[in-house]
Amino acid sequence: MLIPQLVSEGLLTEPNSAKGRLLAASAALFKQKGFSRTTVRDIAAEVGILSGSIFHHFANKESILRTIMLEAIYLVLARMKLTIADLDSCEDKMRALLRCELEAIHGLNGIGFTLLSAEWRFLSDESQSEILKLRGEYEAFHRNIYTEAKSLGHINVEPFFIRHFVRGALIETANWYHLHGDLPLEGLVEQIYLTTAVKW
Amino acid sequence: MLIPQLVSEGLLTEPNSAKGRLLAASAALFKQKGFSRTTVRDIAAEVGILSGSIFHHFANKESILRTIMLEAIYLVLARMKLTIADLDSCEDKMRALLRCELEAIHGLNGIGFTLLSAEWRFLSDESQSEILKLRGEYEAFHRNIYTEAKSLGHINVEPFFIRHFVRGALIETANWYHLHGDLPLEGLVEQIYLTTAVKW
DNA sequence: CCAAAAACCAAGCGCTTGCTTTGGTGGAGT
DNA sequence: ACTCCACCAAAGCAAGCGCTTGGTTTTTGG
Repeated sequence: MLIPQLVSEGLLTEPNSAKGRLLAASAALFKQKGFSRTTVRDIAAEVGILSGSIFHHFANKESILRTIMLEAIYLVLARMKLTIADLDSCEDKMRALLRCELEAIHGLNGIGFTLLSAEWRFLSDESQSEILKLRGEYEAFHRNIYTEAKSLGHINVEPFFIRHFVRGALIETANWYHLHGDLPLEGLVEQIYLTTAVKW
Repeated sequence: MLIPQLVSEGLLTEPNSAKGRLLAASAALFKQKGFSRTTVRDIAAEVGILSGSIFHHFANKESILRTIMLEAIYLVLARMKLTIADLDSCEDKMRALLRCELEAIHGLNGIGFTLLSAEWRFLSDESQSEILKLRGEYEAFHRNIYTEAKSLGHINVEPFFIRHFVRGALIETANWYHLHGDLPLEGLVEQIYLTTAVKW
């Protein structure tokens, strides 16, 4: 599996440890009520400890959010590279990346990824720039595929714009698309693929 | 002008009144720091009064946000209808609506519209459903244009999906596109128009 | 088996929050 | 001249916040 490997590399927290459970519970609450409306007492109650005990694991409340976000990017980055590794055609890669990002947005790798765009502003300046760097790597990965697609004639709008538009469209799906609904994930991938990346 | 008319209809607060200045200052702070990190003392200081005086104009802090959002929708709805009124071709209408929404997103009609998506969750359930109703009217307006475009053969993806994708793409521009930068607003409109609504 | 380390508890401090209360002022209407 | 009312300053309340502290329990590894 991918997760145990990332844990052993020190990028992810062991999910079954006390700290890991704290992260999972916090992420769930942050998604449900937002960071600022979630109190450390809420988090503690969710895992069955007292609020003060949280600060044995984290320096402060913000560093919980920071850790959740960092690990979410580590995971999605690793998953992206793994998915693409054994694909040759550019079209397949584009679809795979669309699917990969949609899975992350809809919580199939944990709920941390959703928080990245929603609770961004609650991080300190230092944490923000720390994550910004990883996000740059993530975005470059996507943009590179579109650059390749453009050179092959699969799209004819600048990769810069395509990527920005696609990212917005995908993020917005969190507000209207439901897994387990009528439309399977593959169908959603195909719809946005047709809309943005078809040669004409 | 449009705004004085809406004021006289009771939909908008007179911008130069004490209440109007309070709304503008609050909106600016909410956008800058977010709703939950903005205190009533911050707002009061911004307009030069004490925090207690705010509650002569508003029942509570949430109703400030609620009013900002309601008036933002009233304004953008009125502007949309006005813009489209004297257009005939469907393509022109699509471009006009794209431009209209982008202008709202980038604060050309005040900053209330931006808050609609970002600070949504801080409203009470009643306020949320109140705004949801207006938002339905707003979305129907956009979707109708795409339905017309589909029947005319300008697009061949379902209006339902197109509208969702476009909305996401437009909202996301708030995080990367800058007015007064290299790309004029018309150019941005054209890029997304080409990406989403071109017959092939 | 036992000491070290990790995890947690009980209590509460210092501060900020949204909101209230009270007591007043100035200006418009009659 | 009088009333009324929109408006505001000052002070403060009750509640809740993140976080600290000192000490206890639980887990772990040699």
